[in-house]
Amino acid sequence: MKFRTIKGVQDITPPETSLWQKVEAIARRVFRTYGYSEIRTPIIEFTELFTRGIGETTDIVEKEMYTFPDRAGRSLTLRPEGTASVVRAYIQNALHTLPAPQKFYYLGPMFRYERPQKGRYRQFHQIGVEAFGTDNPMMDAELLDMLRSLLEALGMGGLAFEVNSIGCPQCRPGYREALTGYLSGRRDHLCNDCLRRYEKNPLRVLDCKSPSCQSLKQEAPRIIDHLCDDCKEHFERFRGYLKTAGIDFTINPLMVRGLDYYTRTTFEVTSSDLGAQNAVAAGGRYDGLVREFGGPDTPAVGFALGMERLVTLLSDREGVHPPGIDVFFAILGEGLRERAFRLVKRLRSAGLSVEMDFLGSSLKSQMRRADKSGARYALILGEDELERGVVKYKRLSDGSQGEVREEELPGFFLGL
RNA sequence: GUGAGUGUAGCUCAACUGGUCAGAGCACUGGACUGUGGCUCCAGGGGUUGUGGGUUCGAGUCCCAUCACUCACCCCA
Repeated sequence: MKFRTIKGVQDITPPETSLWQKVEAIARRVFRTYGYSEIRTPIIEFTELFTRGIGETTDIVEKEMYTFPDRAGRSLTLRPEGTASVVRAYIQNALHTLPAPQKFYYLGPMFRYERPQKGRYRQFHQIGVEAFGTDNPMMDAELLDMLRSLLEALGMGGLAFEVNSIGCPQCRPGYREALTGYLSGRRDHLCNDCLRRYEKNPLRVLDCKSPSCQSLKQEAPRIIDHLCDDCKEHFERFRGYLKTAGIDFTINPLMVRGLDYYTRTTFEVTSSDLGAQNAVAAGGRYDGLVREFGGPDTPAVGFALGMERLVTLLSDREGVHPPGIDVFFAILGEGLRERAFRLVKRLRSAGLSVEMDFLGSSLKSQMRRADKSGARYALILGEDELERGVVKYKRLSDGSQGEVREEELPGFFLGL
C-alpha cells in the first residue's frame, strides 16, 4: 500500500455514511424548528483568531493546533473549534445589524493535534450552534431544550445533563482568589498536574479526577457561592427555565471549561456508553467574545456536539441500515444491454432508484446482486420478453412474478 | 507529551514450549439449478505473517529498531 491516511484522521465509507447523513438531517430539522439557520465558515483561519479567542494558555492553543505558515509567511490554523470563526463571521458580515437574536448552526470538520483514542480523532466533526444578541437566561434554557430534543430525536438515552455558572469578569477574580487561598495551604495534597494547574489556571484543579485532589475539592470554596448578584440571578432564572422545560439536570459546581471565553452558564452532556471520552455535547455562554473581537458588546451562548460520538452511539443502538434501491434490472445477454439502458433511464426519470448489471454476469448472479442491493423488485429482460414487448418482474420479498408491458414501466412501479 | 497493549488474507481470528504453519470462518467470484435471489453443498481468487536488522541448522513464533493501530493519562466533542 502506497498511501495511508495520516494519523488520527479517517475515511468514512458506505454504509456508515448513511448514519452520518441521518444525524445531519435530524440536526438540521431540529435546529430549524428552533429558528436556527446554517452558517458556513472556512475551516482555515489566521492563527491569531484562535489564540485570542480560545485563550493563550489553554491546552488547545498551547499544544493541539494544526498551525503552519502559508506561502506568504502568514500563520494559519485549521480550526480546532467552531465558535471563534462564527463570531468572526458575525462581526465581519455585520450580522449584528440584523434583528437580535441571531441564531446559527454549523457542522463540519475540526482539527486538533492530539493523541487519538476511542472517540477522539485529529480530524473530528462537530455540530454547533450559536445564539447572539441576548443575555436572557431563557435563551440558555432554550438551547438545552433544543439539545435534548436533538438527542431524543436521535433516539439516545442514558444521558446526563450537568450545568454550572462560572461567573463573569466581575465576580470570577474574587472566587479565583478564594480558591487559590484555599489551595495554597494544601499544595502538598495536589497531584503533579494540579500543581501546574494551580499556577496556570487554578479553576481547572476543580475537574481533576485523581482521588487525592477529589477529596480536597469537597471542602473547596464553590464558585456558585461567589457569584455577583447579576450572575446569581441569571443562574437562578436559568435553572428555573430548565425546570419549566422539564429538563433533568444536576448542578456540578466543579465543572469548568477548557476555553477562556466562557462566562456564566456552562453545561455538558455525557453518555455512560462512550468510554473515557464521554462528553457528547458541551457549551456555555460567552458574553465577552464579540466585543473582544472588535464587535459591539453582544452576549452570546452556544454549544457543540461531537458527531463521531453521536454516530458511535447511534450505531451501537440501531446498527447500520443502508438504504436499499427500488429496482434491479437484469438482462439475459449482451444484445439486450442497450435496450435495458434505455428502460432503466426511463425508470430513473420517474424518480425510482435503479441498478443494472455492468459485468455481463449470469442471471443467477444478477439475481444475487439484486437481493444484496436491497432492491424491492428485480426486472428481467430476455429475448422472449423483448419480442413480446414486456418485461418480467419479480417481487423479491415473496418471490411472486409477473409481466409488465414496456410502455407501462414507470407507472407500474410508482404505484407500488 | 506520558504509559500500556497489539500488529498473520478485504473483515474476525487460529497455528502447543521456535521445526510441512501459512490455515479457518465471514466476505467476494463461479458452479450444483443450460432464464431467476435469500437456505444448503462444492470450487476458486487473494497473504514476501507491518517494515528493517539480528540470534538460530531453521522464526509468524525469540531479541533490537522502526512504523502503524488500539486503550488509558493529559485534555476535550
